[in-house]
Amino acid sequence: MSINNHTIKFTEFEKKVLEIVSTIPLGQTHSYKWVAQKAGRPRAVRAVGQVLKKNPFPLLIPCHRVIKNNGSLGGYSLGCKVKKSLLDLEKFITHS
DNA sequence: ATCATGACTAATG
DNA sequence: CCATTAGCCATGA
Repeated sequence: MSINNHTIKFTEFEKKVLEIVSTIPLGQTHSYKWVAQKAGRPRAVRAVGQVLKKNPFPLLIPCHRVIKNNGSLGGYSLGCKVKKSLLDLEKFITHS
C-alpha cells in the first residue's frame, strides 16, 4: 500500500492565495477581493476564483469561508449547498 | 505569443 | 432586488 507520490506544481500566486485562505479562522468569512488584496494583487479577484476552484484540498483549506464582496455565497467546488451548510455549522459552533 | 475561461466587482438601468 | 456590462487577471491550451 502506498500513496502516490504525485508532485503538485504550484504557482507563486497559488501558494500565496492558498496560504492566505488557510489563515481564515473558523466561523469567519472574507471576500475574494480581500484575498486578492492580501495576495498583493488587488485586482486579480477572478484569478483568485480560479485558484480556489482548483483547490487541491477543500475542507483542509477553508475555501468555503471565501464569499462574494456583496455578501452572497459565491461558488464552491463541492456545491453551494455544502458551502452554506459548512458556514452555518461554523457560525453555530462559534456562536455557542 | 494569443485566446478563452471563470467560485469576481462595481456601476447602471 | 434582478439583469447586463465593462474592466481585470492568472492559467492552461
